[in-house]
Amino acid sequence: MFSQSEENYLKSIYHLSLISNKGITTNAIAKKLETKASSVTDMVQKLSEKELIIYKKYQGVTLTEFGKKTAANIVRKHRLWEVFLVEKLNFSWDEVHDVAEQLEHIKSRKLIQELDSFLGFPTHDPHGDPIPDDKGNLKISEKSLLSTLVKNESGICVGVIDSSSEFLQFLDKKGITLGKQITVLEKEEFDDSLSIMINDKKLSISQKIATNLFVKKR
Amino acid sequence: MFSQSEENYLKSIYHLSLISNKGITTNAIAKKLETKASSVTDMVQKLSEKELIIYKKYQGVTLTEFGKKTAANIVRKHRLWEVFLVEKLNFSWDEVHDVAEQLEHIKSRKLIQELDSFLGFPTHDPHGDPIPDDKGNLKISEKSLLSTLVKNESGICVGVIDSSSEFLQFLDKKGITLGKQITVLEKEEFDDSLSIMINDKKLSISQKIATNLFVKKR
DNA sequence: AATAATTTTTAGTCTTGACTAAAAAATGTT
DNA sequence: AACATTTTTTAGTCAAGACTAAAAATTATT
Repeated sequence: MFSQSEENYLKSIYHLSLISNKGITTNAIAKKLETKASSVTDMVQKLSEKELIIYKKYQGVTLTEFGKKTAANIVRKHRLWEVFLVEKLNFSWDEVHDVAEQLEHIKSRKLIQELDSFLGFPTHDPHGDPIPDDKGNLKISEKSLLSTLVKNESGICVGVIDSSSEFLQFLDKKGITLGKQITVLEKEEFDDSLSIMINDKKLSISQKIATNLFVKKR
Repeated sequence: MFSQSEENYLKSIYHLSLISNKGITTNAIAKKLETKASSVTDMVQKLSEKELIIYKKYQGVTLTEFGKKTAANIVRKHRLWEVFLVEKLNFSWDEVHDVAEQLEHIKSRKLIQELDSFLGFPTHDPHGDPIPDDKGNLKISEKSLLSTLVKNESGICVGVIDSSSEFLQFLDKKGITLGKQITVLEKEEFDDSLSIMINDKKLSISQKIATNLFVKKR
């Protein structure tokens, strides 16, 4: 078994390697975990000894198959707990992160299997992110940033990049939730803002919002 | 907020003080936590600084009001999670302890309030132990050890002292579960064993079992 | 290619929570 | 009351995981 610290490092490396597919640098990990590069070096040596990652000095790290599976399992737990909090305990999608961050470290195989079943084997968490299966496989669905749609194109809102409560509450206020259809009415050149149609209403959306919201084109 | 270690010490002191109501000795805590007396001394000084307990060298410790409330809250979380595991996730009463031991340290006021409500505000955990309310109050019900009943006396099974999975599985095998009525048919002098009636069957019960099972007399 | 800037690692320190061995206090026994 | 035993505390270590400051390696710039 791994410590909470080790698990947190592992999870960060996993998330980073989903975006970059190159070696993950010490600095990138330090930034993600809000810690110092020197602390990362220490931990990375430890994870390497435990065969979770491959580490060569000054070269960054990559996950081993074992590390990948272990990390996916932590992510799986995190996202299942998020579903539980929203579906069963009346949490809203902007409140779940910190608690799931704690719950993901609970160690019990049976607990997760039963939770999964209790929740009806959900495939996505409340932010639209896919839940890895118990083998650690994660299906990547074809989704596009809202900002990539052209005029008159439509999509179903399926996820976010930024899942801070500020952003999510903002979306709530605007009536933007997962599953809603969005149609791009207009794209402004000078500030990359959008005019969209959602809930039968016209809405103006800044570039920042449009680059943090995923839609599934249709 | 307190560390997991601090919380575990606090909980042990709380449990010990429910039985003894004298000062809790360093050694008693060490035994309960399966650690060394010297480690206990260290921690006890820390808890004292944080005003959770009153500690005078060589005199043992007692909980402050603040400590009592804090400890009761941890116990509350532990027992609510146990109910959740049994009622919602198909755990049996002998499987819940280790997982609840982890879950009790999750920090979120909302989580526990919502969990309590989701479970229908249960008053007892799967072993029959009462769940403290959110103020830290614990109602003590009049329950008696099965071994204290006299011939022909009856009681409803309401709890256990030993909640090890060995003991609980033994009870399951014998068909002894919470809520069942037990009538003492015979008491053997020479080994303090009992002959009881349960589920319309006669059963022979050793002294060890009879001193670990609570009933409510009727 | 040489120097400057950045990134990464090393070396040394700190805190938490545990440990062992020894000293001190409390308790039990004659 | 004096000695023996047990309990508790103190002093000194250790490992995990973080940090700072300085050194080493890499990358960028002229």
